[in-house]
Amino acid sequence: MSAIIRYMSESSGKAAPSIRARVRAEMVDEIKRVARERLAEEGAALSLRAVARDMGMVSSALYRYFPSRDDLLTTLILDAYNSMGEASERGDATVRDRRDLFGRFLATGHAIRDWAVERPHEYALVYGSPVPRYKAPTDTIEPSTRPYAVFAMILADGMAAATARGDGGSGDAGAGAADSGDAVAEAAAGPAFADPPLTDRLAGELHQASMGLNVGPSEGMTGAPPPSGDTPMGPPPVLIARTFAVFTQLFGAISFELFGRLNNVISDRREWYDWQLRSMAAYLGLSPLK
Amino acid sequence: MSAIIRYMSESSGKAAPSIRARVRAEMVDEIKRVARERLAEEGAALSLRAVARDMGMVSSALYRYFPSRDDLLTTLILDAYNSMGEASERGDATVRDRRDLFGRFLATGHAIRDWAVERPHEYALVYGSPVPRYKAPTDTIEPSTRPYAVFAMILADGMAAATARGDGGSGDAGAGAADSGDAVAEAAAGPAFADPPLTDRLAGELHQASMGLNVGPSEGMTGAPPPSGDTPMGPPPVLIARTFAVFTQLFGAISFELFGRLNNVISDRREWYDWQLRSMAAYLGLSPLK
DNA sequence: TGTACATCAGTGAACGCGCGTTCACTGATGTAC
DNA sequence: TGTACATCAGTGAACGCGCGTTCACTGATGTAC
Repeated sequence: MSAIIRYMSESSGKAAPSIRARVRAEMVDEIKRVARERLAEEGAALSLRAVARDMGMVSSALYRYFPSRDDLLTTLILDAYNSMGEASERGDATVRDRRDLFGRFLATGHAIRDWAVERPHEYALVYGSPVPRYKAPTDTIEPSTRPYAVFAMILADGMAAATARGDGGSGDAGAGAADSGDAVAEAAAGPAFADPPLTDRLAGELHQASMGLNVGPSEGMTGAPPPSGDTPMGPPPVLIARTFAVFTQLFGAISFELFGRLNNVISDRREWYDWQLRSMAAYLGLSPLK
Repeated sequence: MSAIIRYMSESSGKAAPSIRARVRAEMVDEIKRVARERLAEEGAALSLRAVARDMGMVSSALYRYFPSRDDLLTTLILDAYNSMGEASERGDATVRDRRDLFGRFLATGHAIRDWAVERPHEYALVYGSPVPRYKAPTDTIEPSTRPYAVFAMILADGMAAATARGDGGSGDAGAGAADSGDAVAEAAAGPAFADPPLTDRLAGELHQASMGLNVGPSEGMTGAPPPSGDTPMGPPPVLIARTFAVFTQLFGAISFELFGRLNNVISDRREWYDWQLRSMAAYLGLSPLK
């Protein structure tokens, strides 16, 4: 993939894009569009020749645009991740009142499913069985985390709001919060629910992963200034664990639907997904604004 | 697939299996074994010729055993479902004290994951992206539900025990139970947790699906006789919904692990899965026997 | 118990197909002077 | 503004490959008498 980008920028040069470069870019888009259509027929066994055929070109012509079939596939994967990421971000952004964390969670969750339902084969490409013999380059990792980052941001905003209200909700609202019956801590850590104990190692890795999502509270969430300096503290481990469990559940639900496990079982898939989303929101301690 | 079975039973006749028939059956097993190995290399794009090559045979020889490549694939799928189903059942059966529903839930959950981790490509075959152009015959449906049936049985045993104790826990412990703060109803319906409302249609379909799993309480669970006649009542809709959400989460967790979403994130996958399982158990109102 | 015949497993050649990729080419489009 | 040259997109033939499936065949193994 990076090879293509280099190729393209070389040919377009540093000046304003020439006509040729613009036509070329359109051509690349068209190839990707047709290739995405082919995904429906062939899945990850996408064939260059079939794409060329659909475009009314000879197969060797595609090599002007992509150095190999695998490179085209990588591009599609990268695009899919970014497209899903953007859909998540747009979903979150539709909620006007940024303090409405419950609404944002729901909007983001539905945006991801809507995205997937509209392009099931792209979803399968990135969330289905790994393609045998295909090794995704490492630059697909970061785009793949964009949807998670949106959720992390929503929860970080929740933590920040709780802190601003003096709720606690950071450090001390740890694994014990759910057991303590402390309603105040619950507001940040979720409703009474007995979390299983987390090993230190697991808590550490989850913490590490949540840091990798690179989110602090978004701007303009609270009137209060951000807590001075001590950000490395982060949310309580159990909340991170719940969040990652929710990621699993959310994508599990989409995969169940798109991979056929609801066939002849549930007809209104959106409704069922919505129920699950709301259940996850409750699990995360999010509730509608009063 | 059914074609093969017919073929095989025809050739073996009605008398005691002849030597030829036994050798033939062993040959079929060997082909399937080798084919399962090939799955690792080629995924669902399994090639007959490759299987023959690995067996040191000529490709046309396989047609003595399987009428077509698709038929071999169907056999593998069917075997995978049954094998996973048996693993679930064996997992549940390892728990001596049948009243220990929490232990049975955990054992079954781990049995499914253990099965999948040992044969990731078989798991991908049935729980990964649908194979393009391949239509699974309808006789794969029933075997695919065996793991769900095990969980359903565990919960049915829980309902039966609650009923025998006079806990309620059937009919009236419906959607409102979690909100009511009634600790007795909670024992059957799970801990305090605000379930989202279920539409009638969804509740109906979920109920229908749970009936499809064909489980009543297993024998010898309670001293009390089964409730007279009125079995069609079944568990409260919200408990069914939670159960199906748990199915989604459980297989979602396995898919996340096997399809690479935990790479460079979590190293002790069993531990993380265990945490999630325990969390699901709590969600279903299951707790360790005191 | 021995012979004649039927059944069956496995072979090897062949079919028609689609695939990814390379290569020399032609003609159109852009760039430099 | 017009000409000479360089760049580039797309063609068409060819490469070597692997695939699923069919078919006539050859021996070996089983069955009936």
